[in-house]
Amino acid sequence: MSARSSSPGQRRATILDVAAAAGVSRQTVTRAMNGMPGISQATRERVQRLAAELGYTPSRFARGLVQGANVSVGLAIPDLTNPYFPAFASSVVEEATQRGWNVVVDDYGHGAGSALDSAGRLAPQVDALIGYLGEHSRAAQAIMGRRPVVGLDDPQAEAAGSISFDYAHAARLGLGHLAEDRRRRVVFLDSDQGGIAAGRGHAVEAAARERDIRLQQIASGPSAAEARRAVTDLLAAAPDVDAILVFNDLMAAGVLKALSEGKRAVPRDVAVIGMDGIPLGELLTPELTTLSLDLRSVGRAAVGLLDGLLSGAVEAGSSAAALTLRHELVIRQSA
Amino acid sequence: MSARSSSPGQRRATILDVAAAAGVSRQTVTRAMNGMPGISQATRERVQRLAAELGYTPSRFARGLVQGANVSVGLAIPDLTNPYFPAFASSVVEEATQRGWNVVVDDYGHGAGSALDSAGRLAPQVDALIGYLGEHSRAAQAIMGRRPVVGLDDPQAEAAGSISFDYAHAARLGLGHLAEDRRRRVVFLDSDQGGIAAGRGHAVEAAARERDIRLQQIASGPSAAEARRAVTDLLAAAPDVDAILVFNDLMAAGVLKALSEGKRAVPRDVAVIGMDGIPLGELLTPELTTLSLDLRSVGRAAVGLLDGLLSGAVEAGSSAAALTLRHELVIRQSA
DNA sequence: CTGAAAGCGCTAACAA
DNA sequence: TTGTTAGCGCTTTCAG
Repeated sequence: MSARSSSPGQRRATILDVAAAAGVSRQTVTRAMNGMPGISQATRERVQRLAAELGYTPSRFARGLVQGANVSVGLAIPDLTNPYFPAFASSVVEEATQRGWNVVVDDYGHGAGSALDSAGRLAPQVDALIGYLGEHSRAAQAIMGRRPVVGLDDPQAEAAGSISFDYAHAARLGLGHLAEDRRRRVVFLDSDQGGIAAGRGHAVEAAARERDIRLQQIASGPSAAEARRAVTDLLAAAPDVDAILVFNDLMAAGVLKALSEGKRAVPRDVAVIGMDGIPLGELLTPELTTLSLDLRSVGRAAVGLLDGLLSGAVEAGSSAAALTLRHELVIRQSA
Repeated sequence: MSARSSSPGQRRATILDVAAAAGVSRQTVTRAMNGMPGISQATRERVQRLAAELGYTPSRFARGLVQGANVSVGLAIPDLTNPYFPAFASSVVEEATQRGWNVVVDDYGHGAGSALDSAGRLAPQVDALIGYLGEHSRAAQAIMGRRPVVGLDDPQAEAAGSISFDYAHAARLGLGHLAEDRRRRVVFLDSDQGGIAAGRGHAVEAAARERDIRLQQIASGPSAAEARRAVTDLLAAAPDVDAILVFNDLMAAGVLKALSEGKRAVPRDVAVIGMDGIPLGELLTPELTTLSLDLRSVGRAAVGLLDGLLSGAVEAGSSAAALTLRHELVIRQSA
């Protein structure tokens, strides 16, 4: 019942335990474990064997303390369950891995609070932060202090770096396509998660005005199921709708479901355009026409920007640290 | 041009810098930064303000070294781009977050090597490892030493803990359903990524023999596009196929595409059953009948098992550390 | 309410 | 080829 035995795994072996067992100095253990030169093969093997037997693993804290290196970046994401985010995360992880950085992922969906909670959890663990922080990007930067934060989809750019999307351009692309197709009764299905990207709605509205398109805006929760329900209701209230532009591809999948359920042929009766360009779109029936972002390039941009910020090549808050990416229209079957 | 000024961000501020600036001891700074008692409000605020000005952030290494706490788990995943894995990762992250652990994600797809490389990258950073390690689970455990590894979908269970799936059960469920439906000419579309889960193929074969079902096995790469191509070829070579059981849901999505392209009605002409139970299945047309795993419970099982291993409640390698989960048949439209 | 001392486990630099 | 010394930045005693 001593303090020592209360921990199930006993005290972790330290370099000193190994050194003692092998009858060498701790320095020799370091050399053996890290494949450093200046040690005989026999000693090296003996030390390594002993280390394995004792279950010795160098403490990452002690090593980090003395070596300083090892960048670890936090990735704050609203919902790994919407395929957009893993697609993005995947490219961030890939880019980070190439640089020898490691990525700590935090998902603030599923009742894990807000982006701010996420930043709070990550802050003590990481040297930098990338994330969909929405309106919290400023607060997140405050929590992180001097460590760089790259906020995505945050037009205000209140963090060290930001990646924004040119929704005005996307909206023009989408509505332009619908106009050419003589669609007269267009609906924009927005996400009701407000703040995070009200930008889309405004941009679509402006583009509609430019083109003199009659536009109705509705909103639903950001899932396929919720979008489906919203469109089912819409169809009852406004049977003459002939085009729906959707906040994102996942919701567009739900829209397609509602339409087929409501016996509307797509694109003949109703055209549908999504937004994101995730691979899911190609698997749907009909295949989804969408305003596509190259997700890999978004990840690359975010990590690249962070790299610049970290190395000092890019100044925090400068215009070089505020990137804007554009969607492109990928025409498939639904519009 | 001194060594000091060569680093773009200057030397990071330490607790001593703040203490000096505030004219207090480092202890007082610690108390101020960590909201500890025994310090006047005025001092606390002054210290915090100075800390912010200096851009001081406590070193996670120094803190970790002295506090010891803070579990961080590595998550090794083959491909964040297949929706199965994010769904799983999402629940792992959620469960871990609830315990105050943080998770470092490594994706070994996209040319980032094998599961073993992934384990190697993660090992120095984490206290435990969860992953789809396939045949490498033993080697990964060796790299991790005494730190627990939970391997998924690895029937050999050569790590401290393992989560396996009862493919025999799944296969019986799937083929049983097809048999009741009088399907006579069944194909199993396997993944050609061999090792990682040859278990599925064997199980399906055995179940077919039990039921005297004529079974053909084919294989393709593990993507929707590759599955699609494989089935297009299959249709040409064997036009009388009336049921396809597929390695996973993503590939099943490709199968559905190939079938509609080949003018086969699903399920009338050909029944399709997927495997995984990812949300994608519900978005397809027709909606995918599938052998579903409750992904959230898989994540919960993995993290729970790890928790037991870490706390000593579960002994590494014991039978309590080898969990087996079962699929259930979710009947939607495709079969 | 504040400070001084000790030490977490490791590696870099320097000796032997 | 090996060992000794010093110190990374922080928090936990224990004293004032």
